[in-house]
Amino acid sequence: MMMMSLNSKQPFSMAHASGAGAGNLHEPKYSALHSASPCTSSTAAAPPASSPSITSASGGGSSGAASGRSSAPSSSSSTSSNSTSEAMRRVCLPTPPSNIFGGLDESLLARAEALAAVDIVSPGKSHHHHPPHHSPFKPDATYHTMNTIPCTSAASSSSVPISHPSALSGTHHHHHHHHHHHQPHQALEGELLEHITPGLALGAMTGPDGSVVSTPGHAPHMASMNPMHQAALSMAHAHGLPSHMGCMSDVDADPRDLEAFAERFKQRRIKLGVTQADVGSALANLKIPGVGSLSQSTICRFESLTLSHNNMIALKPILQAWLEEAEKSHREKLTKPELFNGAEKKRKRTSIAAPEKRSLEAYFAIQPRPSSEKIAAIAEKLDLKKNVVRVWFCNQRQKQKRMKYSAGI
DNA sequence: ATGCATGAGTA
DNA sequence: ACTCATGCATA
Repeated sequence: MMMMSLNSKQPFSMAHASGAGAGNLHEPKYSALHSASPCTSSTAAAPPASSPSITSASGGGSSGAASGRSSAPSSSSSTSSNSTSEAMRRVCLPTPPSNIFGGLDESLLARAEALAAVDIVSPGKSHHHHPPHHSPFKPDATYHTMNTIPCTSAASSSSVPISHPSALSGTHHHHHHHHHHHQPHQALEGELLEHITPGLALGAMTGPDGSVVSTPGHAPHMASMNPMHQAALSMAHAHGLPSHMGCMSDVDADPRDLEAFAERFKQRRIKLGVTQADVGSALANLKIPGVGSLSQSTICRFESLTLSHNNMIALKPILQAWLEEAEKSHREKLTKPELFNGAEKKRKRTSIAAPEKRSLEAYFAIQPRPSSEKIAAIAEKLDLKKNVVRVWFCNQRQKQKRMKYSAGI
């Protein structure tokens, strides 16, 4: 009994613009939201009123901090070194031809099946688990054990670091995207499903009401992500290191600038001896309206450019503001040391085994946006919870949209 | 550094 | 039910 979670809407509306990399079909809406530049914009600024409790980032924070600190220096200089595998995956796997289904589907299907089959046989390496089929429980453990301790309260509730849309649209305009609506029919889809371990698909996928729903429901849209635009480029004026240009309302969304900033940010952060987690929680101290704390994850992703283009743009001014503050106080500390002598049930993460993951990837290559029914069938076949599969596809799609090599910058 | 997850806001 | 921004947990 999955309960469709109802979302309690929030008063604040953060427009999200869809990512730069989103050359996709239905995400034309771009309200440019972005950076409430810390200094310039005086009005606006929706006070989330969230209590910026800066409780230490407990577990994740500390561990993340430690690792971040140690690893940072090593991988620092390179923006691409350590993430090669990921980059590879992005380059190789993604971008399913927009119109497979023409004749390629056959081979792809075959491949999917082959890959899927692997998990049944278990490829040598991991042959320890793989319940033939009867697992006492689904290999899932989605208990959202909401700890009552919101370390970073700001995020969950009002989750909007970026306060208001400012003029940003100028930077990355819309890209023309023509979507070709393809419609792999259900016939095809059904075929796909039946192929996946025949037998299981049928008997298992009967809905709660006992009906084998094979509703088409929607036209799956192919993920056609074209490289897309390149914003108003150039203007690479030398504003290399912002020593103190407090308010540069970043209307600059040039990927190159972002990359450069991220790199500088990381280096200077390290120089200050501050961890990613530290930065995250310190953001709340900036008292920028609408800006609370952020997690180590987000800071890490910012530095590694693994966020959407828009997200990067939105976060840049905030992190920039922090950096300037941090360096200022650091300088003060050096000049006036005397003044600073003072002091300061978990969610279980589901782990999808390699074989299952390979199957999912194979399906994804064929159809990045499977229907609910297909998801159910796939889940059944792989013996995973439907929700887990659904989320996996969502995350996979999101991954394709991330910055770094994905958007041909 | 990343994988899986939640939630708000939209369609 | 999806996209996006984020986060917790973990390798």
